[in-house]
Amino acid sequence: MHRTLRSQIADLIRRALEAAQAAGDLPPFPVPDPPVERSRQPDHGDYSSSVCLKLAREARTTPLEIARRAIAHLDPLPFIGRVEPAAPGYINLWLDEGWLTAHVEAILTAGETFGRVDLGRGRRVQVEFVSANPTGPLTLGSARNAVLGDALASVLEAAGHEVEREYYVNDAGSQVRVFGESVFARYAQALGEEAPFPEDGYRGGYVTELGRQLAAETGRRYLEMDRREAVRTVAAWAMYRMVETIRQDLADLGVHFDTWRHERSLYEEGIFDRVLAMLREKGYIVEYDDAVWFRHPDLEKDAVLIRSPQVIPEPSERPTYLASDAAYLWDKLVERGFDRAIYVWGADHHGDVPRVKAAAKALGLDPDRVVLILYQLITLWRSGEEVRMSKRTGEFVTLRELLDEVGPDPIRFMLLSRTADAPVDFDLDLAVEQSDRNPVYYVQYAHARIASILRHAQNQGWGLDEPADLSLLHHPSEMALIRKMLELPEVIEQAATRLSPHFLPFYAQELAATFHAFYRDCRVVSSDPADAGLTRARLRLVQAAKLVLARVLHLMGMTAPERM
RNA sequence: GCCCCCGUAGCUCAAUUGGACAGAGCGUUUGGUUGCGGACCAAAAGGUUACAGGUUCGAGUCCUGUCGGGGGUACCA
Repeated sequence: MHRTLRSQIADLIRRALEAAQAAGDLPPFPVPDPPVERSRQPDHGDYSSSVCLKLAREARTTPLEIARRAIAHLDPLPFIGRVEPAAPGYINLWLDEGWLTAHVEAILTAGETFGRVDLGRGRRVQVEFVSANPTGPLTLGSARNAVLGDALASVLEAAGHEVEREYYVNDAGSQVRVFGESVFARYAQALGEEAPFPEDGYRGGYVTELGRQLAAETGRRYLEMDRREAVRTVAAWAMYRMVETIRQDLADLGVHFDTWRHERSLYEEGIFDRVLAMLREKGYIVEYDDAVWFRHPDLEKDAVLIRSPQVIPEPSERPTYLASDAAYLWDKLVERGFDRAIYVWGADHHGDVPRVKAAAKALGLDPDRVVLILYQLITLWRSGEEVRMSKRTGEFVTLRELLDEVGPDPIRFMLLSRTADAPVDFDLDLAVEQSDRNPVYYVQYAHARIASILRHAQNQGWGLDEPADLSLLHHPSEMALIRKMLELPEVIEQAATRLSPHFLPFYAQELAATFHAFYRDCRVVSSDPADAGLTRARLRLVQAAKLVLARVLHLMGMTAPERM
């Protein structure tokens, strides 16, 4: 666990600028944090900084001249090969080739921890995601949420955070009652009874199926008991079944949660009452129009409803969401002491962002500890037509269907390959057909291909752990592969700081492409005895490449197959 | 009406938060196997970054406006 080359180079350049000032080569001015980036072109070295371009005015000379003077004061570092100024004022740096080749062993030694960076310094972060209502199976939209949240959690772990994955089960809202009534109606109908179906009830086929199952398992018992009590019990039973289904669907997608936090438990543990009392005490709770409201200066337009007889007809039921969201926030940041609480929400919830932030402020918590990731929604296309989705009407494509048709790896890869900000057109026909052309197989193929090479080598009598003289590696394709592997820590750093896991699939494709090019140019297992040393070195190299490919695939929650 | 997101190659998407010549995959065209996996590789074509202004050494990226698509707009969560 260490700092990235990028940040070390940034320090190096800043010290050089300061040294140039101390020596009188540059006038005094505040030296900024130099931006350092991976060069896009090989001509520009491995890293470039544009810092001198910004300093011309203060330094009273041209950017190119600033770059020259800074380079003259650069400390030598073992990993830096050469450094050159470039018009109009860039500083370009090349990594030392001996240092690069030696690092192949460092990758192998690091193993599955390769790429870790200590960005988080052990801070505790909770990523709460999916959290779909347990009133129906997960849809494709939830799949995007799941994939995004899980990869984000993995990336944050790799970046030195202590991460907990959490699913919030909304088991106390009015929707639970509506869901219970819907299932109850289907249950009664399954037993041949007339039962009123709620006006805004859940009409999906799975509700009918739940009613049928309940009838088969319990007979007429619930028809004979108190109706309100029966609906409550049926709702709890149906919700339990849905949570189990959701848990299984997510597991099959490769997503596992550390904690399933139930809204009800916030009431049972008294957290809700304490938080509501705090809000009331601080004057954020007001009552008028026969209802209870949350009011905060940041929400200039109007107050947010907490409780109303219209939405909660039964006094025994709980207030609506903002109050419980505030309680949940308190639970996260205070009761359980997370440094940061990350929420992954569909963009259709963006209107709630200011409210949660306001709730944090009202509770005296730093709103920056609350981070909301919003992802744009998925538009689903099938046979050239848009598929409208709604749990209420029962028209939607479930994650389960998609898992059966496509499999978890392509789903994860496809949904991760986009920024959260971009809406997605998901073409079902293409997703199914695409199996051979999907980039996911391109990356996995590279991994399987290396596995095959290693099997071949062992059949030829080569040992994989033999010490090798890595300085024999010098071919441009070998060097390109090493350089690409060493980018992983920076990819993780970037994905973690920007909370954007979509960099992973792009990097994975680049790494695979770099390996395939190496494979074209460089024979690994040679039958010529004169090449034995080179074979040993390349066996180490491809083992490292296999490891890095597996590492990035695992960060994305995907498998790294030995054979395909 | 007001608020948020998006508009980049024929299609699906990137572009290191303002840096060098805007890049990948798919599709199209052409080429590549006498040894480790051809689910691969190489080359070509494809762009006024929706449009019009502005900010500065420098804009796909920032500011204003226009057009187009999606979402939200508070008693559903």
